[in-house]
Amino acid sequence: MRIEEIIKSENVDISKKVILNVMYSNSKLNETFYVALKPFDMSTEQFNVLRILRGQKGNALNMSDIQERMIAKTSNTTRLVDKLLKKELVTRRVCKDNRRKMDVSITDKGLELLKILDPLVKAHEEHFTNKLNEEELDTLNKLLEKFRS
Amino acid sequence: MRIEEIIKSENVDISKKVILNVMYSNSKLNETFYVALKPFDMSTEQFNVLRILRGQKGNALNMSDIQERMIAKTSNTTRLVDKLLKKELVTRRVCKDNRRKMDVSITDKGLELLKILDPLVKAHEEHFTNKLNEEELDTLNKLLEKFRS
DNA sequence: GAAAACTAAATGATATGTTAATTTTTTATA
DNA sequence: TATAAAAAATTAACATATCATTTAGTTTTC
Repeated sequence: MRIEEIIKSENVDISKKVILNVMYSNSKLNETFYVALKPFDMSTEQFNVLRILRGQKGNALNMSDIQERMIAKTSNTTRLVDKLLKKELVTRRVCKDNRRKMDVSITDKGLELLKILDPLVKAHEEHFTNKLNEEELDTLNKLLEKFRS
Repeated sequence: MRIEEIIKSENVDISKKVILNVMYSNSKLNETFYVALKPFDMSTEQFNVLRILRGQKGNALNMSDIQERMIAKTSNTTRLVDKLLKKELVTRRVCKDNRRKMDVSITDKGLELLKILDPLVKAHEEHFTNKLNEEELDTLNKLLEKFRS
C-alpha cells in the first residue's frame, strides 16, 4: 500500500513520504513480530533482550550493556529482565567486581525457547525481505544508513 | 552508525540487517520528533491526530476515520482525543446522522499550534532527508514500498 | 579518611499500545 | 415488531516507553 493511500492525501512531498514510509514500514514489522511471538507470551522487547544475551555466548551482560544494544532504547531494562526472570529464561546476580552492577545471563530454558522462535521469526522477516533481491536489499541498507548519518 | 556497530556483531546477514535498519531508523526518527515536540507538551501521537484533522479542512472526522489514517494504529484514539480536548485543540460532538459516531474537528487554537510546530517538525525531518538527494529519496521510497508489498 | 561527585540499577509516575469487555445505537431478520 | 446481530465508541486491564527520583555502591578530591 502506497503511503498516499494510507494517509489519504496525494499532496505529500518526497521528503515527507520517506519519513512516513520508514515509520509505516516499522509499524508493519512490529505488527508482524507481535503476532508471531504472542502465542509464546513473548513481547518483541523481551525477545530482543533474549537474543542479545544469547549473542554473548555464555558471558553475562550488565543492565546498561543490554540497554546499549537494544534497537529502541528502552530505559526500563530492569522491568523487562524482571519478566524474563519470572519465566526463568534468564538469571540475574550481583556482579562480583562491582556490586552496583548486575550480571544477566540467558538460561538453558531461554536458549531452548529461542531455538523454537528462531525459525518463526525468520519466516516473518523473510516475508518482507523476499520481496527484494540481494542488490535491492543492499541499496536499501545503504540508503537507510545514509539517511541516519 | 552502522547496524553492526549498534548491535555489536558483524555476523548479520543482509536480510536481518535491513529489518534492523528499518527499526533503528524509525527509532531515531521518533526520538527526534519526541524531543522537538516535548516543549509543547505534545506527544508524536497527539501531533499526528492534529495533523490528520487539519487535513480535512474543516470537515469533522469520526474516531474510526482518525484511527484508519494513523501510521501506527493506536486503538486508543479515544484517549488521545481526550487529551487534545482538555487542551482545547479539538472539539468532539455526537454525530447527527448516527449517534454512535463522534464528530471530531480541530479548533483555531489547534490550527495555531500546528502553525508553530510545522517549521520545527519540518526542520527535524530535513535533518534526515537532506542527507539524500532526490533520486535517492525516490529509490528509498520505492524500495520500502516494495519491502512492504 | 570523610564529604562530594559520580555510576548503576531500581522505583514511581504518567502516557501510550494492545486486547477484551461493555455500552449505546443502528441494522437485519425471523 | 421484537429480537438478534452488527457497528462505534468507551472503558478496563495490563505491558511498555519515558522521565525523574531514589537507593546503593564506587571513585574522586580535598
